[in-house]
Amino acid sequence: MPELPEVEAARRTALRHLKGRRIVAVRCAPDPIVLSGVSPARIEKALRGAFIEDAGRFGKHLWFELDRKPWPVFHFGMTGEFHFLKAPAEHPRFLKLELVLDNDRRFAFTDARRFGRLRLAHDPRNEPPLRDLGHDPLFGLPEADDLARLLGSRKAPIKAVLLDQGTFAGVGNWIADEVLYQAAIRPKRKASNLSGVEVARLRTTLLRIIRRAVAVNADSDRFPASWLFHHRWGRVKNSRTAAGAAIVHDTVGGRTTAWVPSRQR
DNA sequence: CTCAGTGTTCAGTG
DNA sequence: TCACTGAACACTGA
Repeated sequence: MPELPEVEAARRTALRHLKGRRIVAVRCAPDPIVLSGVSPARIEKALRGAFIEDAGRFGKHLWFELDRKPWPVFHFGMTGEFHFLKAPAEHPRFLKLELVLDNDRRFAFTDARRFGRLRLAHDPRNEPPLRDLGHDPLFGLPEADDLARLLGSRKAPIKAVLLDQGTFAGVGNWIADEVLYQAAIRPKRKASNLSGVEVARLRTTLLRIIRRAVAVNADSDRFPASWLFHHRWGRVKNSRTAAGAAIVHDTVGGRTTAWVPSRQR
């Protein structure tokens, strides 16, 4: 559930189910990894009885805005998920947090692989780790010449810079590959070596992909058929794009990278 | 049994 | 001090 569009979709769904509701009961798993530095008791105390007024997001982080502080801040890691339960008997696996609402519905946050995090914050956007994030493309990017200046000082591969949350908050592995594919840029190119034209293309492509993915609520079945997304998974040998171009899998920026040499020269 | 994996952090290096 | 790299983290599912 993890990159910007998926997290934004989770925020919108959470708002639909939770906005205006009061939390009448809280159950919190004693997981010292996902609950980094916060005791279940503190989370339960913070949430029980509070009204959920709004939900915010920046990058891959998501928080609920209550009628009192502190607020819960979620990060989905690799496998974090929100669930909105109806049947009282439903007990999802890997449960980290469960809220019972004043309409008898329940909300759950689960995380199988435990790379997700649940924190408490008084001002999420202005304290770590959110404070240290770079540009969230859904809130806008610097103009092309400013972005070119920003990238001009980065000697890492452009794929690694796209994944750097301190530069582009919310971009993850599939989005980075999709952007470089559509902008026709080789993932291993040094960021500082990109031309002004290439940076401008990267910028508009990133904005377009993020907006489109968010517009379809991160439902990948509704991503355009031309996207690399549909063919990039699994390090499958001899995989090809919809147009028949060969897809290659490499490691760039420490991550599996799918790219199309015939297009990204 | 082995290994990849929609992510972040931290130690080591230059 | 900073940018960068690669390993580590934890666990499921193929």
